[in-house]
Amino acid sequence: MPKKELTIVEIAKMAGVSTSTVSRVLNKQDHVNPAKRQKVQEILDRSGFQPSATARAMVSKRTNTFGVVVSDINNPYFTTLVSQIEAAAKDAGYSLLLFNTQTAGGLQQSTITTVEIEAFHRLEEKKVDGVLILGGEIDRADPDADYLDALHQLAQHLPVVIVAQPLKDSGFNFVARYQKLAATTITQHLLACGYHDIAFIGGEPGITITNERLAGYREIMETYRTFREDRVFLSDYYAQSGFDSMTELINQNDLPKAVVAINDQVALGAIRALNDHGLNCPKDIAIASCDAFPNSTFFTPRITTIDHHNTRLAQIAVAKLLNAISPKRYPLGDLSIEPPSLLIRESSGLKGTKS
Amino acid sequence: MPKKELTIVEIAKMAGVSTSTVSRVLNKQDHVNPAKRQKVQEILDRSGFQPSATARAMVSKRTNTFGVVVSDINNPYFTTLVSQIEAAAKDAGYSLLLFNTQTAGGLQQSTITTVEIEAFHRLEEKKVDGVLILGGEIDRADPDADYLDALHQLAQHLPVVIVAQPLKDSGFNFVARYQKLAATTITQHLLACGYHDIAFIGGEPGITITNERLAGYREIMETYRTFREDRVFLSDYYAQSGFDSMTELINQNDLPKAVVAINDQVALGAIRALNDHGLNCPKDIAIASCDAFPNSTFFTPRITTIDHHNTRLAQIAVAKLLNAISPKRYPLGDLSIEPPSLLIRESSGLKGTKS
DNA sequence: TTGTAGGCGTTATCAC
DNA sequence: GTGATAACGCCTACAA
Repeated sequence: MPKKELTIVEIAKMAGVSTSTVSRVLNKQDHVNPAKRQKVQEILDRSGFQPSATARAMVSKRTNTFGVVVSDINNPYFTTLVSQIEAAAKDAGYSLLLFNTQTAGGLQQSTITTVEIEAFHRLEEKKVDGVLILGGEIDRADPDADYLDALHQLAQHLPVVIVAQPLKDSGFNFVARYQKLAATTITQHLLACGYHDIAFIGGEPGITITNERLAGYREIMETYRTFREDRVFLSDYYAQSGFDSMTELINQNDLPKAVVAINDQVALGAIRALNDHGLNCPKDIAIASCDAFPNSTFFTPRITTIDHHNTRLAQIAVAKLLNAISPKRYPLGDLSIEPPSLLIRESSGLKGTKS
Repeated sequence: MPKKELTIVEIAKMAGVSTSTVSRVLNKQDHVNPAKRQKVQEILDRSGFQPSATARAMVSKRTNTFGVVVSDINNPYFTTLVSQIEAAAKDAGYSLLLFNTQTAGGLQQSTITTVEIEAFHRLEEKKVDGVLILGGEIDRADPDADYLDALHQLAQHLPVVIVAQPLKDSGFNFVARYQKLAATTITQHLLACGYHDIAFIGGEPGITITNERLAGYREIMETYRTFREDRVFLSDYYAQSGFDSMTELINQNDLPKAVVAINDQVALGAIRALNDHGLNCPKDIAIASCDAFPNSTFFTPRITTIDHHNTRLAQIAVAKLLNAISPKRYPLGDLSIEPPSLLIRESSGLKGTKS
């Protein structure tokens, strides 16, 4: 039931002053008679007047809004990021315009890029002050050319920060995680636990994160034992895939002693598959994951995994964006992110561990 | 690296026509010479020009943007809603301005309302075309007065749809779920499985959802067995609480035969607590939940739960909002939502169930 | 078919 | 300290 909207002009009339005076009061500027200020303020409060951000944006060229393009907000990793970004942005006085492209779950390649490019267009016309990109086509080792063109154009018009593994020589502003280190850490942990035959499951082929984690696993296996191509089962990042991969492994009748899962969801699915076959994790086969998700500490068994300190990631991304918008107002502070931490829990079967 | 922005004026100059002609081409209007149209269109394409949504909003009074206020985007229930709402909104040509108040996790009451009221103010000044409210203070059986005032003011200025259990006589536009039915269904299921002594865990006191589900549980227990106050353990909606409540139950040395959990997360935590004490679900104690979350079909045991058909919920909410904005363009279609469906899985211990 | 002019709500720049 | 007035970029009469 939209009702008639107040404007600064009506307020001015009511108060018997000019619009400039109202504007001054609104923006807490000096040079206004205390008596008038109070009167205007009172009318402002009483009427619940909210100045039009649209009109303000017209003249100030700033919308106080960030655009966020996320590839799958249902993925807990991205949900956490969005949540933290929202908080950090709010602290700095910015709102979030959200675009969920949902391009992380097996869409056609052409559709993916179309949806994301479309989002870029919307962001340009909405005149946001900055853009944060969380995954999507940029996660591919070899992103679509049209996509890169669109992204370049976007970055040419406004500040863009990308939370993803850097794309070499692309010139964009990335905030990355230690993907390879996460994988080497978790693989070494399994080796240290005494397992020699270790498989790798999950992760979509062609995605940088997958490649880097797989490279970490491979490097460690090659260094200490042997890397076997047939011990790698790529798919994607969901529980169903973990379930499917593990089922496949089981049906092969040649079970490894341990498994590195790309993340906790995949690990969950894998453990489920084991249980369905009367096998126990960690007794029959140990599992550890490269990426901690919420609640995995309540799974049975609790999952040994890697904490990437993602909340810090979001803060850094916003800090970088703010700095790009206004370097003097937001000087670049410490942008370092802690290396990933190993969380030893139950699924890797290390004796004597509890919780 | 913001670059100089094009405007309709520059385009007009380049094309040697007037701004109105460019505007006509931009909006695919008639009455423009085909030759000129093509020329303008070409320049438009070549330059990648995006008309300022801000300027358009100034004159059209429409922003093509919905505001979404969500109390905890990390809660999978809300994440799903936001995701579906985004998709439906996008289909209708709307973007989403997201406000995550994060008021679902033990904040101070005063802070909660402040944050949400603040969000309402931002939405008014941003001049969104409509607002969707997902939980928060409105979920309380007795919401804060200031909050209700602010909400009324908001609803007076623009269309508002609230996804939550209706607040009696509040006059707002609600989209609700069958909360009580969900609880009676799941409780009856446990009774039907042969359990007589059934406890209820999870849910924050004073929240309508909690009250309704608890009422459903209570009604069934009173009808078929006995309702015992000391079998109810309220807390909140997270896994940790399920863990804590079940631990408390176990320490009481008077275990019930089955437990109704407020949702799958709480059930997960409860099952974890059982396992930590060498108890098995469903053998030693059965558990069923009132609200399905993603992945709970991969837990061990798979959780017997209720599917509320939440994706439909989001569609209805957006449909209602669109209708409120433009009744003729978006006539109200079928707004019915399927009653909750019982998903019988493993945790309730019904013999012969698989998957 | 086309162009000119006015206005959307606010801020900024001036004089006063 | 205060109030006209000109933008901001676009759309929409209205005129031509």
